[in-house]
Amino acid sequence: MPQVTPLRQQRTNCSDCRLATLCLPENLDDVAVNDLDGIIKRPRPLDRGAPLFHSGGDFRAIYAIRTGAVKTSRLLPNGDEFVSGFYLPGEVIGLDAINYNNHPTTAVALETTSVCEVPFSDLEKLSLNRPALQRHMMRIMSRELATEQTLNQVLVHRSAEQRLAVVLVSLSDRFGNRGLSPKRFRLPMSRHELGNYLGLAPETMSRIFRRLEKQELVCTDGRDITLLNQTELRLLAHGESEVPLRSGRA
Amino acid sequence: MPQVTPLRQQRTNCSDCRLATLCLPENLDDVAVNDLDGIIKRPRPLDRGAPLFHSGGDFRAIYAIRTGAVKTSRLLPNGDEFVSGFYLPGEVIGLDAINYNNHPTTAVALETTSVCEVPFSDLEKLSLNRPALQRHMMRIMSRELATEQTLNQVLVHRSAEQRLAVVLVSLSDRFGNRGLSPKRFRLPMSRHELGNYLGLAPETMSRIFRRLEKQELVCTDGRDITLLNQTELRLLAHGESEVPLRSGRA
DNA sequence: GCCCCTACTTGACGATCATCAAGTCGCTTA
DNA sequence: TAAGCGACTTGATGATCGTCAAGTAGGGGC
Repeated sequence: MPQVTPLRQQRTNCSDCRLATLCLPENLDDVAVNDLDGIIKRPRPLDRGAPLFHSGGDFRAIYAIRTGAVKTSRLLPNGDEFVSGFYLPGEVIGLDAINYNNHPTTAVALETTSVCEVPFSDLEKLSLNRPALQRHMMRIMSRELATEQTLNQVLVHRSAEQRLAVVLVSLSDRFGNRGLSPKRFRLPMSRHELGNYLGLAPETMSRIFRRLEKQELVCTDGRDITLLNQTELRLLAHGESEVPLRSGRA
Repeated sequence: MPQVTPLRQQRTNCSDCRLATLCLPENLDDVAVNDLDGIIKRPRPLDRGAPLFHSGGDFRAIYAIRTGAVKTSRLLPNGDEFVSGFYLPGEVIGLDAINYNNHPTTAVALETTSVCEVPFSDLEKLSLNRPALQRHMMRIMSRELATEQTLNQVLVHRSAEQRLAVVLVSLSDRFGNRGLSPKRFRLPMSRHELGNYLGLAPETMSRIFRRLEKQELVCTDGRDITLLNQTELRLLAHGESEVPLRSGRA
């Protein structure tokens, strides 16, 4: 049930939040929602480029994006950066830090971004007596895991063109689920960051974008993207178009 | 505290299992271990090639490997197979099925394999009153998530040689943690399967193996592997050797 | 012991994509 | 408005790795 309140309006609690269906469990009763609401902090918005947490930093909380966008990345000793993910409103980050009690990645706001901070120890206590909440945590993590595995296979087995198609479709779906247009959207990240995420050089990104334009699948204006032929783009992304896979026989 | 009982001896309960430190939480009291033991089923061993569960099949339980080895893979409509993981004793599979209530992957025994089957609904009930168990589940999933992300980056940003080095080091560590030799071990999977997992053609696998042999890093005899220079192999795997990364500047 | 089938190996060739180099565009700052 | 800087584009070139083809070796069944 999406509500009509505009995205930018400040949320003060979970029960009003239009993103609740994305980040809250379905069967959570009002009392539980209030309890959850009680432990959540809502820090002031982060500016573009501001870090949410640093690689190696202590794990204290997980974060749900409310507005904006976040990228996570690992920094190698030699200075190379590896972008590991992009996160949109309603998505949760920091789950990969639970085991070792510190963050494997650095999270940085790609634009002005507000988040809900959920202290993990509080969340653990709260979920002890609440099956719905415990189950929800497991589900979120399970879904992340499956997504990550799928991504792995996409990146390893598919061509540059198909990789790009996959992220474009993914972003389209995610924007669509958030009540925004699945056909026209603005990329929150640079070509460089997107390429890094996909394991492609920025030059290749540029060429692939234009190749997709020539096929009349998408239309680009800088970071503004219009999907012209979603059906065909999805076929390409799922490796079912006439274009062969990168290692189809493998 | 590893015990001296041989691996092949049938385990009848968790408290005796030498793998307990791998798949059980640290702080679980004896009563809880007994409760857990009570819900676990121990089906008769799977033959090589036998499926543990099928892609698309209902999710009922997660599985801890006791002996043997398992590979998970996805099957595309066109018949292509994508290997997503290899699992050794003490490792848990099926966690990626929690969210959608069915298995995204097919799991198949690579050799004679025995598992502990943990019905998930029972596990959920049990963990409700047991913080240690609930936390343990989260940790396992969190670790999986972090591992999967790291793997992603390895596969996307590194050369064939480095990819192979990464799995060899990973297997070495995992065998080592299980009380086996980290220097000499037998691969449970074929070159074809390993290559598929790494996104490399079998022919490339063959060539890379011999390149590593020429560098005197490893020595191979079919599936039998000996690591001759672990230090250098690890440097190669972590991208810190003199060999440049595949997209180092990205 | 022999055969066959599969796994693996080896070589030749070509496609994809990274790299290097030199641009253009657009946005910010003065 | 102009300057300057970073993001993006475009082209040329080459390395890596996939593909095709033809082999060899090893293991299970008879």
